[in-house]
Amino acid sequence: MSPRNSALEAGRTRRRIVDRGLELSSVEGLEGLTIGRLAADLGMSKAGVLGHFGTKESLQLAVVDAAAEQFMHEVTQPARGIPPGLAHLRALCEAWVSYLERQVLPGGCFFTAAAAEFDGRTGPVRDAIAAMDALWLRDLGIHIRRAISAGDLPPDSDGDQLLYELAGTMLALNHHLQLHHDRRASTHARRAIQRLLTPDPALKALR
Amino acid sequence: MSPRNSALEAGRTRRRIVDRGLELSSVEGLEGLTIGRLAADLGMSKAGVLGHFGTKESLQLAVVDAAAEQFMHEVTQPARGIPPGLAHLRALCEAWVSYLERQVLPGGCFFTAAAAEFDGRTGPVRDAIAAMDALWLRDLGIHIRRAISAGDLPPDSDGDQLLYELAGTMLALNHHLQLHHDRRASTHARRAIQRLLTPDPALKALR
DNA sequence: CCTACCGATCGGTAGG
DNA sequence: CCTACCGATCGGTAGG
Repeated sequence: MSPRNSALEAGRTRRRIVDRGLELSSVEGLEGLTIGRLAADLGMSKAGVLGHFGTKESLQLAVVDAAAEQFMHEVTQPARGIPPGLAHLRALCEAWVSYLERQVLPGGCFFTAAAAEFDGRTGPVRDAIAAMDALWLRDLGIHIRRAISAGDLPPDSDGDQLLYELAGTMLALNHHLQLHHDRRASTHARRAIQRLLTPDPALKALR
Repeated sequence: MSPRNSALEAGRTRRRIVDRGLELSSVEGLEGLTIGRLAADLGMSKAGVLGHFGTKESLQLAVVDAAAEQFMHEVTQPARGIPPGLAHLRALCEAWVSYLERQVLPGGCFFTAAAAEFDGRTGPVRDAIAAMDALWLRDLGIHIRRAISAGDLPPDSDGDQLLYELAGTMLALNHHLQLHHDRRASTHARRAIQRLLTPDPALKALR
């Protein structure tokens, strides 16, 4: 069972390694994740783990990919059916809050942690993290502009400003949940989102 | 000059170690900071560095203290002369933005990075980071409530909510500056603060 | 504050 | 996917 696995078995083992690596690195960091501990945790040898990736950096890149996949599945999937505009944007934000609230990963948001860990470095891992973060922000920005042009938000709204403040809301949620175990944080996050994503009532009256 | 220093010289060396350790750890992380690299960077031996602290954990705690001292000096000092209430609160926030904007530490905000790195761990270092963060939030909360009770902000303002959103604004500023080198971020931060710390004009008219 | 160590663990390789 | 290694570096100690 151990040596000479089929390609299918090897693929499954690779997934097990990456999935567990994602969980561990959300707690210990992506650099703090070591091949030895990951192998011990999975009941494998170090060489058995490393054989699937070649280098630690390649393993880290696989973990970043898996994190992006999980995040997209958890946050964009629940909003799939909802029509574009403000309703869709609200659904994305609610799924985002829920994702952090349910602590899908033991260490909270992988990208928040990885961004803080790698933002001062250079190389492919830092680039991959920054690219994924930028991709999600871009995606969110599209939904914001769609909500504005649909008339769901005031036409003079600053989309970039709104995007910035939504991102801050989620960073604060992760921070308060992980560092202070403050469960009121999700209430604060939902209130902030509610305020950011409610059309100005004064402008509404003008229509 | 190297061996047999006076107590005064030893104190100076200790400060040099901690100051450089603070700079390095803002980039490499507080765990990623190693005694060997710190020593090499300072032109000292590992034993020479470690002799001042005994253990790495003790060095880390000294760095956390130095970070708190620097933060307090940079952010609360500029607001010293300004009377309590909204003006003082605004001065604190502006100093906070400026502190991150000027990149006083090469890796950005030490506490944001350290919080993300240690929030999943246990022990004295994690506790010290959480305590310093909580102390600053408490301090900021006092100024917020003071501004509310002084009538500078609407009497029905939710102080905790305001505190949460100010914290998110700063976390987002650090994130965008460090990960995306996005210099528009400080404009977004100042706009968010401006909006959060402006008395509701509708309520103002009622007075 | 230095030299000279210590055992443990790091990422990675050879060979099966 | 395993055993058995490799050199480098980790935190830390002894002794001066």
